[in-house]
Amino acid sequence: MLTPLFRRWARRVDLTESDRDAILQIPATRRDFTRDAYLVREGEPTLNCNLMLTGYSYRQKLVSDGARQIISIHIPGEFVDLQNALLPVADHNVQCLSRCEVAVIPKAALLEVTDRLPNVARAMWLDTLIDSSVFREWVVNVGRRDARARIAHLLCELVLRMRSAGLAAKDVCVFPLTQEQLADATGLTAVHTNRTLQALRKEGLIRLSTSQLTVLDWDGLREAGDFNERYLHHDVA
Amino acid sequence: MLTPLFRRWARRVDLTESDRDAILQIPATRRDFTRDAYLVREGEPTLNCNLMLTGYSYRQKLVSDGARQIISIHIPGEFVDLQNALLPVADHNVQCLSRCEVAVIPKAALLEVTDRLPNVARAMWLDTLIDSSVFREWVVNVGRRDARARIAHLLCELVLRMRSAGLAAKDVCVFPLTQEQLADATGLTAVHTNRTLQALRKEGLIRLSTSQLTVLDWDGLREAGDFNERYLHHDVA
DNA sequence: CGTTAATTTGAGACCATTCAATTTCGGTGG
DNA sequence: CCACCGAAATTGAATGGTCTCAAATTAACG
Repeated sequence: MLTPLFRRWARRVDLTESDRDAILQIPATRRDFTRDAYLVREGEPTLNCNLMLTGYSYRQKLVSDGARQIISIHIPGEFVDLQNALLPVADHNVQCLSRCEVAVIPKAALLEVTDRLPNVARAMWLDTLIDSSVFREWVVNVGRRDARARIAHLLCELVLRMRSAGLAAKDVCVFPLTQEQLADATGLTAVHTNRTLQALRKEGLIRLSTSQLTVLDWDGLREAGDFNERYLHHDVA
Repeated sequence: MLTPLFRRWARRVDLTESDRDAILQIPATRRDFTRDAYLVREGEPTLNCNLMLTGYSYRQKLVSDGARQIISIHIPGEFVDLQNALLPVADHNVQCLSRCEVAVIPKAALLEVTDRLPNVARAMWLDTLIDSSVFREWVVNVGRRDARARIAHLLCELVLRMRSAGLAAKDVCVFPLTQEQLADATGLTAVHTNRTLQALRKEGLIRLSTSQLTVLDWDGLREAGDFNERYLHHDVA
């Protein structure tokens, strides 16, 4: 079940035979979740870390008036809460975008490996550092870009990450978000998100139906989204 | 020079005598920087990590129209770029808010310690994980709160972090940002930031002059900022 | 094929922006 | 110690991007 995880980490960090064996022997339980199910709840003690096997999920926090901000989207092969290996209490929620298969791993098992194998520790650390870089870019996205750029930027990010994970062709990928969720990820309303998407379609930059996104004009979309993929650190990956 | 760093990490993670010795022997060069000086430039290869000794700094990114988004504020005792120990290219800028003294540490020296001492590796990882949690909260702040709440939230965060670092009394602290910088940190304009600050003052929540912030009504400010300090993970620290 | 979720449309209101112009503040040199 | 200077803070008025609130249409699913 953890072979993809090993391959992912091995691309980033030099891992030995014993690193590989240790990773593959980490105890993991496969679990299924339905759409909207919670993988992690804010405020609860952290016992496990969750690795996406199939399906999509997102991190979110709620504010006092009930509004929701989505903080990141997660695709198969990614941990959604590796930080909880060290943080004792969850500081945000994680929910499924679709039906999901998840590998649930006791945090103690992860930490035990990091104590023995510094290369594996480094791989885990790097994983969370790249997460962190994406959060920073999202601060910029919702803080200093207008609606059109925010959405274009998020679309660029999703397609590139899917492609890099081998889940998408050059310019077509699954699009797992509703417009309301896209709005919550970009700090907009669903209504304005809808209008902005229509504009992007009319400009000929994208084709987008409920579950499929096609990028028709990469240069145009990158330009619209002020997109620079450096923050994804795919060269490290 | 690194004694405060050891103490900081020792509060979070169990460190042995040899951990302590190793930390204190990490080679570090003290350097002075003037206001506005760059500690890190986006796109440049990362050679060192920078630990704030005195003074304040901030991380920022620029968007295509020249607007700036501040991503975090850093106070004495904090690393401003520990993630660059593993990331080969900087994905954002770091600039000084004031005159600063900085301990510049070669990343190779940090990584060498993590390979030998898993507890120290864990302390560094945790440091970046708490950074990460703050970034997530900032996504929420600029994405889903109005101007009044954004500013109140940032003020709460700053005072609590200063206090936790022993740099502030109960409700007074140095306020190192200009209104323009505060605007760039909250995704607002300087003009609207100014008006919102006046409202917070008129409500009797804060007193704020150029370089000093006083919280007059903690409950009121927390409420205004929808502030919950869980994301700071000070219980871990 | 019915039912609910998701998307789309319209119109009016509002929060925040823009663009200047003015006042205050902090630091510096005479 | 005070006059000066540039930076920072403040004010006003008009504009505009995004929101709000419905209501209508379309798509998804059992």
